[in-house]
Order: sequence, then C-alpha cells, then structure tokens
Amino acid sequence: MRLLLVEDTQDLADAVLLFLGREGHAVDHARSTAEANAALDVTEYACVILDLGLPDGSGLEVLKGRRAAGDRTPFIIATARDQITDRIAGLDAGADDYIVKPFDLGELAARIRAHSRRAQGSPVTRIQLGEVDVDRAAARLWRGQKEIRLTSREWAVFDALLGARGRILGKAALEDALYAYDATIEGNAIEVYISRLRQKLGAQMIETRRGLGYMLR
Amino acid sequence: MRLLLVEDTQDLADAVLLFLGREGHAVDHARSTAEANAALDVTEYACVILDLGLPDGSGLEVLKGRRAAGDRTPFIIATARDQITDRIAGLDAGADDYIVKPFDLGELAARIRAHSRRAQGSPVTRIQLGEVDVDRAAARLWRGQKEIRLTSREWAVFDALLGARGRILGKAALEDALYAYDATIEGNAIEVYISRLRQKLGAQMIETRRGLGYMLR
DNA sequence: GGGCGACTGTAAGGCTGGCGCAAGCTTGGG
DNA sequence: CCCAAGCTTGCGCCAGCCTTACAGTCGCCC
Repeated sequence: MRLLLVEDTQDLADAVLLFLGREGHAVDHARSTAEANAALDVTEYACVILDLGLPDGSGLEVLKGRRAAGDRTPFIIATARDQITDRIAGLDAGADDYIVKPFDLGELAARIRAHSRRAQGSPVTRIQLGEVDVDRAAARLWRGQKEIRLTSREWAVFDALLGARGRILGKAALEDALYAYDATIEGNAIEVYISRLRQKLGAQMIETRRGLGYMLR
Repeated sequence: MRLLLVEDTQDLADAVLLFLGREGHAVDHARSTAEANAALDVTEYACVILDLGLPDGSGLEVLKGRRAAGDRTPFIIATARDQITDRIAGLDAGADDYIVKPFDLGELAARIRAHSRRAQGSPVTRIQLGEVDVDRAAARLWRGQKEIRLTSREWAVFDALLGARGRILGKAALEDALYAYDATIEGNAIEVYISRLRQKLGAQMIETRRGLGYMLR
C-alpha cells in the first residue's frame, strides 16, 4: 500500500524507506510540513508516519489541518521516549497511534498493518420506502427533508411492520409485539395506531388486508 | 463509556478501576481469560485493557478469539517494558495499541479516549453543536467564549449522547454506559443529569423523545 | 484531623404528552 | 342491502419526565 513518511532526519528516513520498501509498500517521503501538505493534497495514503519536529513547524499542525478538513487517513506519530505530553497531544489532535523513537522497524510495520486494516466503512441502517426514509437503528424517519416524529407506540408498530416487510402481519402478532403477555388489551388500539401512522406517513404506505392483517409497501 | 479491564493483579486492578471510575467510566473487571470471554460475550465495550499473563492462559487468546469472530472492539495491551515480541504479536493479533507497565494512568485514559473515538468512526475531536464547541478528546467544552465545566458524570452522559449523535439513545443504554454492572441504580439519576446538562448547555441542546430516549441536536 | 466545598444519587411534587377506550362513521364482501 | 371489519376523532387518566431539594460521600486545604 501507499504510505507517506514525514521525517527530516535523513539517516532515519533512509532506513525506514528501505525497510518498508522491502515489505512491499510504496513510500513517499516529505521533509517538511509544506512538503507533507503538498503530498497529502495530491495523493490518498493508506497511512502517514509523522515526525513532530520539522524545520518549518510541528507535524501536529499538519495533522490538525487534515482532521479539520475531515480527512480520516490513519496517522502514526513518531516521538522521543520522554515526550509523553507530545503523545497525548497527538492522540487528542486525532492521531491514531504513536511510536517511540528509536523504534523497531518490525513494530512500525505491524502498526501500519493494524491501522490500515481499520479503514473500512460502517454499515448504514437506512431504508427507503417510497418517499419516506427510515433509520431503523436511530428510530427516526423522514419524509422528504422533514423529520416525522413518532411516539414510542407508533414506532413499535411501524418497526414490527418493517421487520415483516412484504409479508402480512396479523393484528394478533402486532399485539404480541406491542404488549407484554400479562397486559390485557381489549380495544381497537392497533387500528388506532395504524390510522395515526397513515396520517403521518401517507395513506398508501400501509395496506390493509381485510381479515388477515396489515402489510408495508 | 463502558470499559473492560482484564487484569489478575489485584493492586494494579484496584488502582486502574478507581482512576477510570473517577473519570466517569463504567469499568467491568475480569481476572482470567474465562471471565473476560464471558464478559465480552454478553456486553459491548468501548475499549478493552488487556493483560497478557493470566492464571488460565494468555490474554492473546482472548483477543485472537474475538478478532476471529469479527469483533472490532479496540484492545489495548498492557505489557512489561522488555516484552517487545509480545507487543508485536499483540498488534499482529489485532490489538489496537499497547501500553508499557508501569503506565501512567492519565496516559491510559488518553489512549482509551483516542481509540474508542476512532472505533466509533471519527478521529476528529473538535465538534461544533449550535453555540457550543466541544473538544471530545480533552473532555472540555465552550459556550461562546466561556468554558463550561462538567462533572465527570455529566460528561459521561454527554459523551454517550455525542457518540450516538443523530440517534436516539434510550435511558437503559445510557445507564449501561454510565454504570458498572455491580452498581445498582434505581431512581431517576439519568433524568437528573439530563436536567443538569440542559441548565449548562441550553435547554434545546438535548431533545426528549418520550418513551424512546434522548437525542442530541 | 476537621471543616468545607463539590459531586452523586434519591426523593418528592408538579406537569403534560400520549395511551388506550369508546362511539360513531366508512368500506367491502357476500 | 346488510353486516362485519376497519377507520377516525375525542377525551380522561396516568406513566414518564422535569425540577428542586437534600443527604451521603469524598477530596482538598488549612
């Protein structure tokens, strides 16, 4: 994978470049914050190894700038053993990890592996139903731009229907989903909630199958 | 947030539990790989602090098992200074970080913040919410120019909401994030903290969804 | 070591949103 | 055309929530 090493000490940089190159990585090299920013503007890296003390400023500025711009590339900071405050500042600025100089190259490689592995997306729980957007995990939904607020009971009914999408859900099944076993329900509560949902979501969202139950479209 | 400490040395464990508890975290404690696995089976943690030498085996086995099962919870390994090979093995087994014993508790806390942040999807620690500025990593916030001071519990509630921004967080979920399992909570503590937060942050910052939970705007 | 302030969680009282019943209306099937 | 199933609206009551007060605990400073 493609990595960026930001380091102004030539000897150290050479050693790292050589080692990581042998590991099969493509490593670019920047010697200042200016070079680092230029490289980051142009290229997407799997990981950045960042020295803090650079001739034209602190590497931390580079990191902060990136994070402020919404960039989530993994950053590993290289610090001297005694710079504990630097490390904390680095982690708090959005660094993913640090490594203590002088570091073992095998360890650096292992950390790069660990952090690049992380760069994977999170599952989205969003569903679209006609003109209605549903975020099931968040228990929220929208109709166009506007959020629709459901009460907890309304949501419980809707969620149950959502879980059985495409299938018919009997009134008894809905009652089971809504009420604990001991609760006695003897009105037309389900019908009331269906009605309220239709008012909020649009009449054609929930279909009635007479004598059988309800179904989501 | 909810953490798991896997450590069989009582003194060390006590110190860590005390410190992290004061930071407002809910910390569970496991003394063996068996206990650790049992806890991990049941609960989702924001971060795990893992000692490797345990009475019934190596903590590495716990970590490997989790990773094999697709679990991505951040693991921080605690090792002795000279166990470099342990660290590399740990990182390759899927650990996110290590910390060298004896470690500084403040540093451990900083790393926990950094890693649980990233696991939630964003390493960015500076957030703006209406007229309130939040530095999540530093656990500080401002309203306009003035800094607002939160107690650790208040912060814990706020942070949990922040982690679920845009989603509705149930009261039970909040209690899970705040309290260790051995703690008995039976009252309206959550509501009290919500109220205190609203006094400090402005009433419209936290929205109540009756019967569902709370949400940050 | 004792007094003080900060923080936490319980308790109590008041308010209100929404829950579920009821009653009357509409629709569809036979 | 009739009846059963479903729809809709209104409303009283209570669970859920908010707020304030307070007691207990802990750390800190003198």
